[in-house]
Amino acid sequence: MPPRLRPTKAHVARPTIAADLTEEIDVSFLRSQVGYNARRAALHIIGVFMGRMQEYELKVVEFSVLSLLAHNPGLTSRHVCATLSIMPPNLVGLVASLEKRGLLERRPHPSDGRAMGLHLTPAGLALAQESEQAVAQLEIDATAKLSASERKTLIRLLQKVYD
Amino acid sequence: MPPRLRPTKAHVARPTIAADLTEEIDVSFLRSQVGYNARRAALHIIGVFMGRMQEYELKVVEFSVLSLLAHNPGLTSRHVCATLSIMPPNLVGLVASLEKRGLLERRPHPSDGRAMGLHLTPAGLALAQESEQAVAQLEIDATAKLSASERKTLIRLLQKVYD
DNA sequence: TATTGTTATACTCTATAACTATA
DNA sequence: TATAGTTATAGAGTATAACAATA
Repeated sequence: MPPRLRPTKAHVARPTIAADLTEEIDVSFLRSQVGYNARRAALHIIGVFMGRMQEYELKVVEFSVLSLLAHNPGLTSRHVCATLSIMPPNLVGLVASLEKRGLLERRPHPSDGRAMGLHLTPAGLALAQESEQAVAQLEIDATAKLSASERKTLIRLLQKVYD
Repeated sequence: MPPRLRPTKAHVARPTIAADLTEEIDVSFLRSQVGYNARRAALHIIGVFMGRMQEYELKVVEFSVLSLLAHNPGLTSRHVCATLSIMPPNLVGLVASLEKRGLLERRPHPSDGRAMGLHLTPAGLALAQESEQAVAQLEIDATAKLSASERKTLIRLLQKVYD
């Protein structure tokens, strides 16, 4: 082992406490857990998402609803809630907001008087398609350290966790 | 293709709208994105976490702080915030709560009068060790569909995303 | 002048209870 | 009796601005 330089005031720039000791902190236990890593990775990607999707004025869940309806016209609120694990009361305001923006319409369900079918307007469908393109690109960028093959493996393993 | 039974009221139990059509909904776009799957997987594991960790009265972030301090005694608030991506104002109440429970102590930093070193008490260290065991087991259970090898691969790929 | 820790506060997200109208 | 949608509200979780003490 080579002799270390003496850590005198002359040598080091007197780092403040938190200097770069961050890297020396032992996070090995947390990093050995799937939950911790999945949460960190999700928050990382969501951070990139929020930055780029401001252009479309879409938050994460709003985008999910829009994309889901683009591929499944006429879904009811209950379907959307069950598919995306949203609590019904929390979907109400979200749908109202999208409706107010002219992106979707609530039509009475043909055979069930209680239900409302959710349909994207032409503007909503256009936004869904545009924003899906943006999300696909943003995801590639936010996970740039992954090869296409690794990305595919990662998705498969994540689905195995929650499916 | 075999002839289908007529879907008359006599045959089917007249399912309500949302019956089990949930499985026929097209979620292929969302499921092809890393962010969507990482968020779903993280929420799944956190759900299991919250259920089982009630016994220790520890929430996700509280556990992370406790575990981090168990392995790194004397860390400052700033270190904890930087390591776990917590905003300093949000750590204050959390630390105060753990201190009030007798799990940690805030000691003046030896060389920096502004900082406080965070140290677990014996009770805090004991709880950290117990709860780490519980978390390790809960993680195995919450990701039971994964083999040990797959779990390892998943963690490696997730870290590649956010590191 | 910059940093640590703190207060106060606001904003977002999520969860619960209760109601209505329809089935 | 159960379900779809809604309202109102409460609780977490997270974010910003501003301040005092210290570096």
